[in-house]
Parts: sequence; structure tokens; C-alpha cells
Amino acid sequence: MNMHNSDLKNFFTYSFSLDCVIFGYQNGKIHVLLIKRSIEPYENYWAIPGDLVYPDEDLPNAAERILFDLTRLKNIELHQAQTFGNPTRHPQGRVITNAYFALIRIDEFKAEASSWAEEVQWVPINEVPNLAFDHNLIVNSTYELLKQKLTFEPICFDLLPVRFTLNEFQQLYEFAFEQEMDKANFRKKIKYIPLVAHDEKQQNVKHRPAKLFSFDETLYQDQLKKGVYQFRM
Amino acid sequence: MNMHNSDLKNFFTYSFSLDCVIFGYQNGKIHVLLIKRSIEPYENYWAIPGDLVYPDEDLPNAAERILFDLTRLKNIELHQAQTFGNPTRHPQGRVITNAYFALIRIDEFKAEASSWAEEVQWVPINEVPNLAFDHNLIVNSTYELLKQKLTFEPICFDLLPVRFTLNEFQQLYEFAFEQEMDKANFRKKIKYIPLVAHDEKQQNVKHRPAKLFSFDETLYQDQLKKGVYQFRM
DNA sequence: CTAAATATTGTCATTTGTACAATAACTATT
DNA sequence: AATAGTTATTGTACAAATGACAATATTTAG
Repeated sequence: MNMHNSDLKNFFTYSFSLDCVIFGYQNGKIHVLLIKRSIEPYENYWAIPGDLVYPDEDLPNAAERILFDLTRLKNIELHQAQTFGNPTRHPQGRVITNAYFALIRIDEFKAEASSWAEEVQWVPINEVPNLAFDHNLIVNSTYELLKQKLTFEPICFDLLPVRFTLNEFQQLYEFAFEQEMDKANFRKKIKYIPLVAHDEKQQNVKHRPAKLFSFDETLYQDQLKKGVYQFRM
Repeated sequence: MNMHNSDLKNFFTYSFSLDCVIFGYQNGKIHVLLIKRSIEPYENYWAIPGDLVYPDEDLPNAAERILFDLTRLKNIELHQAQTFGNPTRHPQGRVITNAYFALIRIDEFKAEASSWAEEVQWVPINEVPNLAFDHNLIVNSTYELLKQKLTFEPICFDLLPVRFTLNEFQQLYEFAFEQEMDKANFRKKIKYIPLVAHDEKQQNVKHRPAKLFSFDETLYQDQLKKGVYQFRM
């Protein structure tokens, strides 16, 4: 497979690609996974992992394959985001691209550069450099979508460690919505979210350690089915 | 332009199309605009208006053009929805399609069959027949998206007449969410939505006529900017 | 003028939201 | 072991929103 260089122009009249915006959470900040391109166009630029879709490939499969090829990440739940089709977005021809995104725990998965990705790097969402193609647009649009989804789907738990403190939970929302919240009131607000309290506590802090919680996905699905509760922040 | 028949296979290795889901509101029901195909494949099937995107055409422009070509509708604000890329969704080759949707006042715009659309028809969302291609999937997914958006964006006013009664407003939500609401409580809930009360009243009803209201878009945008208020139903 | 019908407003108990204060539990230091 | 420092967790009091229901108002039809 080498449809990445100058012969792309002759390969398709126009073509279809897929770009992955992978979000992670670390040190109180939402991060995005970037790769460094070792090929033209935009050689040596940072970009989000993406590539052309094969002619007989379904989009979810393409997303999985492309992400794995470039970053060795697998078993990640990818979700469709927007499609970008500006005719001039690719310097070598018409390439329409569909963004997919995922939320992962950075330390549970190890991203490694592979194929034409020379390096991989997690970058805080508000420190993303100038990227290849229209990837800044794609990252920003998808981050807006993420923030929207954070308010009415319990996806924050894909970013947090499996066991987290209520403060960590709160700080994630404070970061995303760029506003501080009252600790006591935050705890009342999340009263109905099905969390399990564990006996375990935070380690290596030089003050009273916080209790650890985890999200009960099964109970959440039950509540959804019964219609007794709808997630909303 | 005739890339719709058997020569499609040779025209593009794979191609990209755009399908429009146009919603309207009438007689207390949300409707979808359908066209009847006069060409193969799926000749004589009902479908949503859609066609191939030109190689040098931006997606928003393509959406406008395609909708106008088939239904004569214009000056309609179209919004991007999902992209559908199942390799077998089109019987003649790989065609990835991007759905766009719009919300309009049915009687303010007159849809007319044009080009290879033989007929146009507004159909209640819960009475949509078996459609061409995967168009049932597209319509249903986009309707789900619409319902989501109804809860956090003031797009309901694109469906309602410019001047509407509070009951009409309420009934739209009752239809979309399939649940009845208390009249008095509904009025309290919408207290902060910037509506203008007019002196005008409902006509031709055989009981006390209701007062007419309209949505103040300008005031809403101001409130948004100031961050004092966020639409939420 | 009256009945029928729906629009509109009001009441009240309950729940939720908000700001802030108080208490609890742990670490580090003396 | 006692104490200070630090953060976790719970509580309190008042304002605002919600929900079920009742009461009143305005129009048409006769």
C-alpha cells in the first residue's frame, strides 16, 4: 500500500479517508493523541491518525484498522463524528474525510508509532500545535462534540481511571466546562449516577485520602431501560 | 449529467453522495419529505432526496444544489448529520453518503418534484414506508439526532409557524418525546425562553382563542453570548 | 344570557439548587 | 502521643424549580 505520495492524484478521482481523534485525560487535562507524519504531504507535521478507507471496507472497521496501523491501539470503542469535505482540504486532490473519536484511559493503552507515523504524542487539548491538513478544525469540532456529549451521556467514565475520587470526577467537568463548581453541590448533583463506593482509598497523598468510586455500567443500563433516570450534567 | 444508471460503476472507483432529511411539522405530527425515484436503481421507490456530490463541490453547497434540483426547495438552512458507508448500501458500487437535515415550515415552502424525482410527498415520521437503499436507516438515525437537538437547541421554532400558541409549542414536544405534559407546568418551564407575546390571537377556533407568540432570535443570541441562559428542555 | 370549551393563572407541598459552615480523617511534625 | 496542616465529607438554611391539581378568565355557540 502506497497511495500516500504523488501517485494519489491518479488513484481515485476523489477518495475517502478517516481520521481518528483520540481523547485521554491526564494531570487534570484532556489530551489528544497526535502522530508525526514521515511522508508527504505535510511531512514532519503533527497530525491526527488517519488514512484512506479501502474500497470494500466498512467505516467502523476502517477506523479500527487505521488507528491500529498508526498507533498500535486496539480494542477501543470508536464513535462517528463529523465529515469534512472542503474540496481544497487535501493538496493532492479531493479527499473527503470522516472523523471518528474515542475516549480512553491514557495509561491503560500504550500508543506506539507505527507505519508512516514517526512519533506519537499526547498533547493537552489547549496546546495543540499547527497540524497537517485541516486537522485543527477536525480536532476542535470534535472536542466541541465531546463537550456536548459530556452533558448527557456518561462517557466521562471512559476518560477517568476505573476507580476514581469524586474530586477527580469533578475536576474533569471543571476542565471541560472551564468553570469551578462547589464540592458539596457537585456531590448532590451526581446523587443518582450509579457509582459504587469501594473500601479502597487514594494512595500517596499528604492529607486525608479520598474514597475511591467506580461507575456501575450495568446498573446504569438498567435504569435507562426502566426510564427512571436520564444522565444529565 | 447522467451518472445514475449502469455507467456509475465505471465513473468512480467509489463515490460520494449526499442525502437530505427534511423535517416539517403539520397537524401535530413531525413529517419527512420523500421523493419518488423515476430512475434505476430502486425505480419507483420512495426515497429521501439525494445525489452524488460533484468532485469540486463543497458539502454544504452540494446539499443545497441537490435539494433544489429534486424538490425546488431553496434558502433552507441545512445541517450535517451522520455519514453512512456500508460497502453494500448501494447495489451498483461503493457509495458513501453524508446525511444533511433541515427543519422547515411546510406551508412556507412549496416542494415540487423535479429532475428524476417523479413526485414529492410529506409523510408523518411514524408512517414512513419502505424506502430505497438504506434510507430508512438514515431517516431514523437523523430523527433520533433531531430529538436530541430539540432538548438543547431552540430549533423547534424552525418547525412551528412564525407565530404560534403555547399549546402548539407544547404539542410539538409531546409528539417528539411521546409523553404528555401539564399545561401549567410547561408554561413555567419555558419562562426564560425569549418569546414575544403579540396582540393577535388564534383564528377560527370555537372556544377561547389563544394568544400568539414568536421566538426572539436576537434576544436569544444575546443571552447566549452573555452566558446567562442555556436552552434546555 | 348561558353553557361549553379551552386558555391562563394560582396554590401548595416537595424536590432541587446554591452558598457557606461545620465536622471528619488522614499526614507530617514535634 | 499530641498537634497543626490539609483536604474529604457532611450539614444547614434559604432560594428557586417542579409537579399535581384547583381556580379563574375569555371566547364561541346557541
